[in-house]
Amino acid sequence: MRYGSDRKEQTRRRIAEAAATLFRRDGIDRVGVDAIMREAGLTHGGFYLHFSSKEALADEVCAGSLSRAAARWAATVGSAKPREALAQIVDGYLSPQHVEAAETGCVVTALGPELARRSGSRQDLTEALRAMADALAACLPRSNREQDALAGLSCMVGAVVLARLSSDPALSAEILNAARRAVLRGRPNDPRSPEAEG
Amino acid sequence: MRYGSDRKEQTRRRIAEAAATLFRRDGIDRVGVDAIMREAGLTHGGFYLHFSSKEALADEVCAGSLSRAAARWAATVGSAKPREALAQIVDGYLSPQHVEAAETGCVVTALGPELARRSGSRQDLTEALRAMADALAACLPRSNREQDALAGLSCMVGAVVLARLSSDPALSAEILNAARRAVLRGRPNDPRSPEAEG
DNA sequence: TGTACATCAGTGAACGCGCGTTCACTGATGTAC
DNA sequence: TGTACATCAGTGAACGCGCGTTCACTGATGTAC
Repeated sequence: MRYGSDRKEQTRRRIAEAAATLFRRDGIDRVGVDAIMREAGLTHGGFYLHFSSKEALADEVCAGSLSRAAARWAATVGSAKPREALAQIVDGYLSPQHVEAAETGCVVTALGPELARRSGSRQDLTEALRAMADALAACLPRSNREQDALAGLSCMVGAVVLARLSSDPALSAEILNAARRAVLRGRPNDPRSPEAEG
Repeated sequence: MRYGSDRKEQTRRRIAEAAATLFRRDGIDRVGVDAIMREAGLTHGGFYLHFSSKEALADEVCAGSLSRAAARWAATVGSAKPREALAQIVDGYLSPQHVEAAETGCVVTALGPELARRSGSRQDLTEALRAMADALAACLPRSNREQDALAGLSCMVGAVVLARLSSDPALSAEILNAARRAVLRGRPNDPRSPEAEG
Protein backbone atom coordinates (compact mmCIF):
# COMPACT_ATOMS: atom_id res chain seq x y z
CA MET A 1 0.00 0.00 0.00
CA ARG A 2 3.01 2.26 0.13
CA TYR A 3 2.10 4.43 3.09
CA GLY A 4 4.01 7.21 4.84
CA SER A 5 7.39 6.44 6.31
CA ASP A 6 6.34 5.97 9.96
CA ARG A 7 3.10 4.16 9.29
CA LYS A 8 4.70 0.73 9.63
CA GLU A 9 6.29 1.74 12.90
CA GLN A 10 2.94 2.95 14.23
CA THR A 11 1.32 -0.34 13.26
CA ARG A 12 4.08 -2.23 15.00
CA ARG A 13 3.48 -0.20 18.15
CA ARG A 14 -0.25 -0.82 17.94
CA ILE A 15 0.34 -4.56 17.75
CA ALA A 16 2.70 -4.39 20.73
CA GLU A 17 0.18 -2.41 22.78
CA ALA A 18 -2.63 -4.82 21.98
CA ALA A 19 -0.38 -7.72 22.92
CA ALA A 20 0.68 -6.08 26.19
CA THR A 21 -2.93 -5.74 27.26
CA LEU A 22 -4.06 -9.20 26.18
CA PHE A 23 -0.99 -11.01 27.54
CA ARG A 24 -1.45 -9.47 30.98
CA ARG A 25 -5.17 -10.16 30.98
CA ASP A 26 -5.19 -13.76 29.79
CA GLY A 27 -1.61 -15.02 29.95
CA ILE A 28 0.77 -15.32 27.02
CA ASP A 29 -0.17 -18.90 26.18
CA ARG A 30 -3.89 -18.14 26.08
CA VAL A 31 -3.59 -15.28 23.60
CA GLY A 32 -3.26 -16.16 19.92
CA VAL A 33 -1.62 -14.11 17.20
CA ASP A 34 -5.07 -13.92 15.68
CA ALA A 35 -6.55 -12.22 18.76
CA ILE A 36 -3.67 -9.76 19.02
CA MET A 37 -3.98 -8.68 15.39
CA ARG A 38 -7.76 -8.37 15.66
CA GLU A 39 -7.32 -6.18 18.75
CA ALA A 40 -4.89 -4.07 16.72
CA GLY A 41 -7.43 -3.78 13.89
CA LEU A 42 -5.57 -6.03 11.46
CA THR A 43 -5.62 -9.60 10.20
CA HIS A 44 -3.26 -12.27 11.47
CA GLY A 45 -1.27 -12.76 8.28
CA GLY A 46 0.50 -9.44 8.57
CA PHE A 47 1.92 -10.20 11.97
CA TYR A 48 5.22 -11.50 10.62
CA LEU A 49 5.96 -8.26 8.80
CA HIS A 50 6.50 -6.78 12.27
CA PHE A 51 7.69 -9.57 14.55
CA SER A 52 9.66 -12.72 13.86
CA SER A 53 7.50 -14.85 16.15
CA LYS A 54 4.96 -14.68 18.95
CA GLU A 55 7.73 -15.51 21.42
CA ALA A 56 9.84 -12.59 20.22
CA LEU A 57 6.84 -10.28 20.56
CA ALA A 58 6.19 -11.51 24.10
CA ASP A 59 9.82 -10.99 25.13
CA GLU A 60 9.90 -7.48 23.70
CA VAL A 61 6.52 -6.46 25.02
CA CYS A 62 7.10 -7.68 28.57
CA ALA A 63 10.57 -6.23 28.91
CA GLY A 64 9.37 -2.94 27.43
CA SER A 65 6.37 -2.74 29.70
CA LEU A 66 8.44 -3.37 32.81
CA SER A 67 11.15 -0.93 31.85
CA ARG A 68 8.57 1.79 31.18
CA ALA A 69 7.08 1.09 34.61
CA ALA A 70 10.53 1.54 36.11
CA ALA A 71 10.93 4.82 34.23
CA ARG A 72 7.60 6.06 35.59
CA TRP A 73 8.74 5.26 39.13
CA ALA A 74 11.99 7.11 38.52
CA ALA A 75 10.07 10.10 37.18
CA THR A 76 7.86 10.08 40.26
CA VAL A 77 10.93 10.04 42.48
CA GLY A 78 12.41 12.91 40.51
CA SER A 79 9.32 15.07 40.77
CA ALA A 80 8.36 14.92 44.46
CA LYS A 81 9.88 14.80 47.93
CA PRO A 82 11.09 11.31 48.80
CA ARG A 83 8.33 10.42 51.21
CA GLU A 84 5.64 11.71 48.88
CA ALA A 85 7.13 9.85 45.96
CA LEU A 86 7.25 6.68 48.04
CA ALA A 87 3.63 7.06 49.07
CA GLN A 88 2.57 7.65 45.46
CA ILE A 89 4.41 4.60 44.19
CA VAL A 90 3.32 2.28 46.98
CA ASP A 91 -0.29 3.42 47.11
CA GLY A 92 -0.63 3.12 43.37
CA TYR A 93 0.89 -0.34 43.25
CA LEU A 94 -1.07 -1.61 46.24
CA SER A 95 -4.40 -0.18 45.11
CA PRO A 96 -7.56 -2.23 44.48
CA GLN A 97 -7.54 -0.82 40.96
CA HIS A 98 -4.16 -2.42 40.27
CA VAL A 99 -5.40 -5.72 41.67
CA GLU A 100 -8.49 -5.59 39.48
CA ALA A 101 -6.88 -4.38 36.27
CA ALA A 102 -4.08 -6.84 35.63
CA GLU A 103 -4.29 -6.03 31.92
CA THR A 104 -2.86 -2.55 32.49
CA GLY A 105 -0.79 -3.34 35.57
CA CYS A 106 2.67 -4.56 36.47
CA VAL A 107 3.98 -7.31 34.22
CA VAL A 108 5.59 -9.12 37.15
CA THR A 109 2.33 -9.61 38.99
CA ALA A 110 0.49 -10.64 35.83
CA LEU A 111 3.11 -12.83 34.18
CA GLY A 112 6.05 -13.25 36.58
CA PRO A 113 6.16 -17.04 36.87
CA GLU A 114 5.30 -17.47 33.20
CA LEU A 115 8.22 -15.22 32.25
CA ALA A 116 10.57 -16.89 34.72
CA ARG A 117 10.00 -20.20 32.92
CA ARG A 118 11.00 -18.80 29.53
CA SER A 119 14.18 -20.07 28.01
CA GLY A 120 15.14 -16.64 26.58
CA SER A 121 17.68 -14.28 28.12
CA ARG A 122 15.54 -12.25 30.57
CA GLN A 123 18.36 -9.72 30.79
CA ASP A 124 16.13 -6.74 29.97
CA LEU A 125 13.65 -7.86 32.60
CA THR A 126 16.43 -8.15 35.15
CA GLU A 127 17.66 -4.65 34.37
CA ALA A 128 14.14 -3.27 34.69
CA LEU A 129 13.80 -4.95 38.08
CA ARG A 130 17.03 -3.34 39.19
CA ALA A 131 15.76 0.03 37.96
CA MET A 132 12.56 -0.40 39.96
CA ALA A 133 14.52 -1.29 43.09
CA ASP A 134 16.78 1.73 42.51
CA ALA A 135 13.79 4.06 42.19
CA LEU A 136 12.31 2.70 45.40
CA ALA A 137 15.65 2.92 47.20
CA ALA A 138 15.96 6.58 46.23
CA CYS A 139 12.94 7.48 48.34
CA LEU A 140 13.77 5.34 51.36
CA PRO A 141 15.85 6.31 54.43
CA ARG A 142 19.54 5.90 53.76
CA SER A 143 20.29 3.10 56.18
CA ASN A 144 19.94 -0.27 54.39
CA ARG A 145 17.98 1.37 51.61
CA GLU A 146 19.00 -1.17 48.96
CA GLN A 147 17.87 -4.08 51.10
CA ASP A 148 14.70 -2.25 52.12
CA ALA A 149 13.96 -1.52 48.49
CA LEU A 150 14.30 -5.17 47.44
CA ALA A 151 12.20 -6.32 50.38
CA GLY A 152 9.61 -3.63 49.67
CA LEU A 153 9.43 -4.57 46.01
CA SER A 154 9.02 -8.23 46.98
CA CYS A 155 6.28 -7.33 49.42
CA MET A 156 4.38 -5.29 46.83
CA VAL A 157 4.65 -7.93 44.11
CA GLY A 158 3.59 -10.71 46.46
CA ALA A 159 0.71 -8.69 47.87
CA VAL A 160 -0.80 -8.05 44.44
CA VAL A 161 -0.37 -11.70 43.42
CA LEU A 162 -2.02 -12.87 46.65
CA ALA A 163 -4.78 -10.26 46.53
CA ARG A 164 -5.66 -11.43 43.01
CA LEU A 165 -5.57 -15.06 44.05
CA SER A 166 -7.91 -14.57 46.98
CA SER A 167 -11.57 -14.93 46.09
CA ASP A 168 -12.50 -13.02 49.26
CA PRO A 169 -12.42 -9.24 48.73
CA ALA A 170 -11.98 -8.65 52.46
CA LEU A 171 -8.84 -10.78 52.54
CA SER A 172 -7.52 -9.03 49.42
CA ALA A 173 -8.01 -5.66 51.11
CA GLU A 174 -6.28 -6.88 54.27
CA ILE A 175 -3.32 -8.07 52.25
CA LEU A 176 -2.96 -4.73 50.49
CA ASN A 177 -3.20 -2.83 53.78
CA ALA A 178 -0.72 -5.07 55.54
CA ALA A 179 1.75 -4.74 52.69
CA ARG A 180 1.37 -0.97 52.54
CA ARG A 181 1.97 -0.70 56.25
CA ALA A 182 5.07 -2.90 55.99
CA VAL A 183 6.60 -1.07 53.03
CA LEU A 184 5.91 2.37 54.53
CA ARG A 185 7.03 1.22 57.99
CA GLY A 186 8.88 3.93 59.83
CA ARG A 187 7.34 6.57 57.55
CA PRO A 188 3.80 6.94 58.88
CA ASN A 189 3.17 10.31 57.31
CA ASP A 190 0.34 8.94 55.28
CA PRO A 191 -2.94 10.70 56.19
CA ARG A 192 -4.94 7.80 54.81
CA SER A 193 -7.06 5.80 57.22
CA PRO A 194 -5.60 2.39 58.13
CA GLU A 195 -8.83 0.65 57.16
CA ALA A 196 -9.52 -0.09 53.52
CA GLU A 197 -13.00 0.20 52.20
CA GLY A 198 -14.18 -0.94 48.75
CA MET B 1 -8.47 -55.76 34.94
CA ARG B 2 -10.44 -55.96 38.18
CA TYR B 3 -7.70 -55.00 40.61
CA GLY B 4 -7.74 -54.60 44.39
CA SER B 5 -10.10 -52.10 45.93
CA ASP B 6 -7.66 -49.21 46.45
CA ARG B 7 -5.70 -49.61 43.25
CA LYS B 8 -7.79 -47.07 41.37
CA GLU B 9 -7.36 -44.58 44.19
CA GLN B 10 -3.60 -45.06 44.12
CA THR B 11 -3.53 -44.49 40.38
CA ARG B 12 -5.56 -41.35 40.81
CA ARG B 13 -3.07 -40.11 43.37
CA ARG B 14 -0.16 -40.96 41.07
CA ILE B 15 -1.75 -38.90 38.28
CA ALA B 16 -2.32 -35.98 40.66
CA GLU B 17 1.28 -36.10 41.86
CA ALA B 18 2.65 -36.17 38.32
CA ALA B 19 0.42 -33.25 37.40
CA ALA B 20 1.46 -31.24 40.46
CA THR B 21 5.11 -31.54 39.46
CA LEU B 22 4.63 -30.83 35.77
CA PHE B 23 2.19 -27.95 36.25
CA ARG B 24 4.57 -26.15 38.60
CA ARG B 25 7.54 -26.79 36.33
CA ASP B 26 6.03 -25.80 32.98
CA GLY B 27 2.75 -24.03 33.72
CA ILE B 28 -0.70 -25.58 33.43
CA ASP B 29 -1.23 -24.58 29.81
CA ARG B 30 2.07 -26.06 28.66
CA VAL B 31 1.42 -29.49 30.13
CA GLY B 32 -0.77 -31.88 28.18
CA VAL B 33 -2.88 -34.70 29.53
CA ASP B 34 -0.63 -36.97 27.49
CA ALA B 35 2.51 -35.81 29.35
CA ILE B 36 0.84 -36.15 32.75
CA MET B 37 -0.29 -39.70 32.07
CA ARG B 38 3.11 -40.68 30.67
CA GLU B 39 4.76 -39.28 33.83
CA ALA B 40 2.33 -41.39 35.86
CA GLY B 41 3.24 -44.48 33.82
CA LEU B 42 -0.04 -44.70 31.95
CA THR B 43 -1.52 -43.80 28.57
CA HIS B 44 -3.64 -40.73 28.01
CA GLY B 45 -6.94 -42.49 27.31
CA GLY B 46 -7.42 -43.57 30.90
CA PHE B 47 -7.26 -40.06 32.26
CA TYR B 48 -11.03 -39.55 32.21
CA LEU B 49 -11.64 -42.55 34.45
CA HIS B 50 -10.07 -40.44 37.21
CA PHE B 51 -10.78 -36.78 36.42
CA SER B 52 -13.61 -35.12 34.55
CA SER B 53 -11.28 -32.70 32.73
CA LYS B 54 -7.81 -31.26 32.77
CA GLU B 55 -9.22 -28.09 34.34
CA ALA B 56 -10.79 -30.07 37.20
CA LEU B 57 -7.46 -31.84 37.77
CA ALA B 58 -5.61 -28.52 37.86
CA ASP B 59 -8.05 -27.02 40.34
CA GLU B 60 -7.86 -30.03 42.64
CA VAL B 61 -4.11 -30.42 42.41
CA CYS B 62 -3.27 -26.77 43.06
CA ALA B 63 -5.66 -26.34 45.96
CA GLY B 64 -4.46 -29.64 47.44
CA SER B 65 -0.81 -28.72 47.08
CA LEU B 66 -1.30 -25.34 48.75
CA SER B 67 -3.38 -26.70 51.59
CA ARG B 68 -0.77 -29.38 52.30
CA ALA B 69 1.87 -26.67 52.36
CA ALA B 70 -0.23 -24.77 54.90
CA ALA B 71 -0.55 -27.94 56.97
CA ARG B 72 3.23 -28.41 56.96
CA TRP B 73 3.70 -24.86 58.21
CA ALA B 74 1.15 -25.45 60.94
CA ALA B 75 2.94 -28.65 61.93
CA THR B 76 6.25 -26.77 62.08
CA VAL B 77 4.68 -24.16 64.30
CA GLY B 78 3.27 -26.88 66.54
CA SER B 79 6.57 -28.68 66.94
CA ALA B 80 9.06 -25.91 67.79
CA LYS B 81 9.35 -22.67 69.71
CA PRO B 82 7.80 -19.76 67.82
CA ARG B 83 11.01 -18.08 66.75
CA GLU B 84 12.56 -21.37 65.66
CA ALA B 85 9.43 -22.30 63.74
CA LEU B 86 9.45 -18.91 62.07
CA ALA B 87 13.10 -19.26 61.09
CA GLN B 88 12.47 -22.73 59.68
CA ILE B 89 9.52 -21.62 57.60
CA VAL B 90 11.11 -18.42 56.33
CA ASP B 91 14.54 -19.91 55.63
CA GLY B 92 13.02 -22.82 53.78
CA TYR B 93 10.75 -20.65 51.69
CA LEU B 94 13.44 -18.10 50.89
CA SER B 95 16.11 -20.68 50.07
CA PRO B 96 17.94 -20.91 46.73
CA GLN B 97 16.65 -24.48 46.51
CA HIS B 98 13.07 -23.27 46.54
CA VAL B 99 13.88 -20.70 43.87
CA GLU B 100 15.50 -23.34 41.69
CA ALA B 101 12.98 -26.13 42.18
CA ALA B 102 9.66 -24.56 41.27
CA GLU B 103 8.33 -28.02 40.39
CA THR B 104 8.32 -29.05 44.05
CA GLY B 105 7.80 -25.59 45.56
CA CYS B 106 4.98 -23.31 46.53
CA VAL B 107 2.08 -23.28 44.08
CA VAL B 108 1.58 -19.53 44.49
CA THR B 109 5.08 -18.67 43.30
CA ALA B 110 4.88 -21.14 40.42
CA LEU B 111 1.32 -20.57 39.25
CA GLY B 112 -0.16 -17.65 41.19
CA PRO B 113 -1.14 -15.34 38.32
CA GLU B 114 -2.23 -18.27 36.17
CA LEU B 115 -4.54 -19.47 38.96
CA ALA B 116 -5.83 -15.97 39.67
CA ARG B 117 -7.08 -15.78 36.06
CA ARG B 118 -9.11 -18.98 36.34
CA SER B 119 -12.83 -18.67 36.23
CA GLY B 120 -13.39 -21.38 38.85
CA SER B 121 -14.19 -20.77 42.51
CA ARG B 122 -10.70 -20.46 44.10
CA GLN B 123 -12.31 -20.90 47.49
CA ASP B 124 -10.01 -23.74 48.53
CA LEU B 125 -6.99 -21.71 47.50
CA THR B 126 -8.24 -18.76 49.54
CA GLU B 127 -8.70 -20.96 52.60
CA ALA B 128 -5.21 -22.37 52.18
CA LEU B 129 -3.80 -18.83 51.99
CA ARG B 130 -5.58 -17.97 55.20
CA ALA B 131 -4.17 -21.10 56.84
CA MET B 132 -0.66 -20.12 55.77
CA ALA B 133 -1.11 -16.62 57.16
CA ASP B 134 -2.47 -18.10 60.40
CA ALA B 135 0.53 -20.42 60.76
CA LEU B 136 2.90 -17.50 60.22
CA ALA B 137 0.98 -15.31 62.62
CA ALA B 138 1.24 -17.96 65.32
CA CYS B 139 5.01 -17.58 65.45
CA LEU B 140 5.15 -13.77 65.27
CA PRO B 141 5.07 -11.31 68.19
CA ARG B 142 1.55 -10.63 69.32
CA SER B 143 1.26 -6.98 68.36
CA ASN B 144 -0.18 -6.71 64.85
CA ARG B 145 0.63 -10.33 64.15
CA GLU B 146 -2.15 -10.80 61.59
CA GLN B 147 -0.97 -7.83 59.57
CA ASP B 148 2.66 -8.83 59.95
CA ALA B 149 1.81 -12.33 58.79
CA LEU B 150 0.05 -11.11 55.64
CA ALA B 151 2.89 -8.70 54.88
CA GLY B 152 5.47 -11.42 55.55
CA LEU B 153 3.68 -13.88 53.31
CA SER B 154 3.49 -11.25 50.56
CA CYS B 155 7.17 -10.52 50.94
CA MET B 156 8.14 -14.19 50.70
CA VAL B 157 5.94 -14.86 47.69
CA GLY B 158 7.18 -11.77 45.86
CA ALA B 159 10.81 -12.51 46.69
CA VAL B 160 10.65 -16.00 45.20
CA VAL B 161 8.85 -14.73 42.09
CA LEU B 162 11.42 -11.97 41.62
CA ALA B 163 14.40 -14.21 42.38
CA ARG B 164 13.19 -16.63 39.70
CA LEU B 165 12.63 -13.81 37.25
CA SER B 166 16.10 -12.35 37.67
CA SER B 167 18.67 -13.85 35.37
CA ASP B 168 21.44 -12.60 37.65
CA PRO B 169 22.13 -15.04 40.51
CA ALA B 170 23.66 -12.25 42.62
CA LEU B 171 20.47 -10.19 42.41
CA SER B 172 18.38 -13.27 43.21
CA ALA B 173 20.47 -13.88 46.32
CA GLU B 174 20.16 -10.23 47.36
CA ILE B 175 16.39 -10.42 47.01
CA LEU B 176 16.16 -13.54 49.17
CA ASN B 177 18.41 -12.00 51.83
CA ALA B 178 16.54 -8.71 51.87
CA ALA B 179 13.21 -10.51 52.18
CA ARG B 180 14.47 -12.76 54.95
CA ARG B 181 15.76 -9.78 56.88
CA ALA B 182 12.44 -7.98 56.44
CA VAL B 183 10.28 -10.92 57.49
CA LEU B 184 12.44 -11.75 60.50
CA ARG B 185 12.80 -8.09 61.40
CA GLY B 186 12.79 -7.58 65.14
CA ARG B 187 13.78 -11.21 65.66
CA PRO B 188 17.46 -11.30 64.81
CA ASN B 189 18.19 -14.55 66.61
CA ASP B 190 19.24 -16.21 63.43
CA PRO B 191 22.92 -17.31 63.67
CA ARG B 192 23.21 -17.44 59.88
CA SER B 193 25.60 -15.05 58.18
CA PRO B 194 23.90 -12.12 56.46
CA GLU B 195 25.73 -12.82 53.20
CA ALA B 196 24.36 -15.51 50.92
CA GLU B 197 26.71 -17.65 48.94
CA GLY B 198 25.64 -19.89 46.03
C1' DT C 1 -9.88 -77.28 43.39
C1' DG C 2 -11.13 -76.08 38.64
C1' DT C 3 -13.58 -73.58 35.07
C1' DA C 4 -16.43 -70.09 32.92
C1' DC C 5 -17.85 -65.68 33.32
C1' DA C 6 -18.33 -60.69 34.72
C1' DT C 7 -16.00 -56.65 35.77
C1' DC C 8 -13.74 -52.49 34.81
C1' DA C 9 -8.93 -50.07 34.85
C1' DG C 10 -6.31 -49.17 31.25
C1' DT C 11 -5.23 -48.90 25.92
C1' DG C 12 -4.62 -46.48 21.69
C1' DA C 13 -6.81 -44.95 17.38
C1' DA C 14 -9.59 -41.31 16.07
C1' DC C 15 -12.15 -36.81 16.36
C1' DG C 16 -12.52 -31.85 15.93
C1' DC C 17 -10.42 -27.70 16.95
C1' DG C 18 -7.32 -23.84 17.50
C1' DC C 19 -2.82 -22.51 17.09
C1' DG C 20 1.71 -20.48 14.90
C1' DT C 21 3.41 -19.81 10.63
C1' DT C 22 3.69 -19.39 5.41
C1' DC C 23 2.68 -17.50 1.03
C1' DA C 24 0.51 -16.01 -3.29
C1' DC C 25 -2.09 -12.21 -3.86
C1' DT C 26 -4.22 -7.24 -3.40
C1' DG C 27 -4.42 -2.53 -3.83
C1' DA C 28 -3.29 2.27 -2.00
C1' DT C 29 0.23 5.28 -2.35
C1' DG C 30 4.84 7.41 -3.82
C1' DT C 31 7.68 8.17 -7.82
C1' DA C 32 9.46 8.54 -12.69
C1' DC C 33 8.55 10.43 -16.82
C1' DT D 1 -0.51 18.30 -14.46
C1' DG D 2 -1.32 13.54 -15.95
C1' DT D 3 -0.27 8.65 -16.51
C1' DA D 4 2.06 4.28 -15.92
C1' DC D 5 4.62 1.76 -12.90
C1' DA D 6 6.98 0.01 -8.61
C1' DT D 7 6.57 -0.75 -3.91
C1' DC D 8 5.29 -3.17 0.09
C1' DA D 9 1.87 -3.19 4.22
C1' DG D 10 -1.76 -5.84 4.72
C1' DT D 11 -5.04 -9.98 3.42
C1' DG D 12 -6.87 -14.49 3.98
C1' DA D 13 -6.60 -19.33 2.54
C1' DA D 14 -3.86 -23.10 3.65
C1' DC D 15 -0.37 -25.96 6.16
C1' DG D 16 1.05 -29.09 9.81
C1' DC D 17 0.85 -29.92 14.50
C1' DG D 18 -0.50 -30.77 19.22
C1' DC D 19 -4.14 -30.59 22.20
C1' DG D 20 -8.44 -32.23 25.08
C1' DT D 21 -11.66 -35.57 24.74
C1' DT D 22 -14.20 -39.88 23.19
C1' DC D 23 -14.87 -44.66 22.53
C1' DA D 24 -14.63 -49.50 21.06
C1' DC D 25 -11.70 -52.69 22.69
C1' DT D 26 -8.36 -55.57 25.82
C1' DG D 27 -7.14 -58.54 29.32
C1' DA D 28 -5.99 -59.37 34.38
C1' DT D 29 -8.36 -60.38 38.24
C1' DG D 30 -12.39 -61.46 41.47
C1' DT D 31 -16.43 -64.33 41.78
C1' DA D 32 -20.09 -67.91 40.97
C1' DC D 33 -20.75 -72.46 40.42
